[in-house]
Amino acid sequence: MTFSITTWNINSVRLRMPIVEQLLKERQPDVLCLQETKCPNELFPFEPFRALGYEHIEIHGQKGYHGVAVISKLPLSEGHRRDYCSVGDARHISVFLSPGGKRIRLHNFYVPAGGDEPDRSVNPKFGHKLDFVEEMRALRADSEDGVSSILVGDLNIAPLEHDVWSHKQMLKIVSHTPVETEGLLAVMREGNWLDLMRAHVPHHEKLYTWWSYRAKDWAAADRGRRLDHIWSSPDLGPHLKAIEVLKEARGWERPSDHVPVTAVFDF
DNA sequence: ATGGTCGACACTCGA
Repeated sequence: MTFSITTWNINSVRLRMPIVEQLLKERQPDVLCLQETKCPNELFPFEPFRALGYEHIEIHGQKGYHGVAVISKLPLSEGHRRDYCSVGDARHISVFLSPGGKRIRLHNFYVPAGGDEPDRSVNPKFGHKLDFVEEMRALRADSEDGVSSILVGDLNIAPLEHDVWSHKQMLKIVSHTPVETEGLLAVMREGNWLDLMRAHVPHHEKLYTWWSYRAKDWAAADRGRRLDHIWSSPDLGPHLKAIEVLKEARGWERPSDHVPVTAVFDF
């Protein structure tokens, strides 16, 4: 069977329901993982998802900020939420699912952006981001026998040289500083995670998932960053059939500044 | 070199 999973930082799920429905109708991923839903749990728009055949939904939201959700055509079980850094933010949710009989633990993350100043002594938000990534190091892709893992989300770090429009000009910009990129690569290495987007797209090719709202013309400037990621345990690598970054979604009506990223597997 | 744009919620914060 084919199994597809999409991750998208939606920057307010309620405001953006029209384009979320557009994505689901056009692409029909089996699972959609959202970040920055900015929606309290009691106000989450369950009905439009159910109407499109997405009957299995696990959410972790809060008022005003952050928030993550897993929306699925396939049954979900064993939902967990971890409060990274113990600050009460809704930035992680994990579920279990079995596409085609394959047992998979799925993690959906929204890593803190980290503010503007890349120095934890003057910017506590940057320290929080580093602490969050440090805590992610404990997460192993192959911790349980017979269970594969997928990790998706807005990790707010562009780890590789060609994950940003200008490596040199970005070295002191939060999201591409060495302490962040090395930290994220350590999470990947120590947890035995495979970067599926880069398994599919050569490292020398530019690859972005986010374009700032502040650019006059985001497409002409094309100063993007790869902040959104799909990782898996190594055993799923040979099953990966495609990666799609839906760049056109950045030009949709009232867009998010992030675009959907989809991985397609054959199990 | 600097300021530029969003969204939530209630005027400022986080991104």
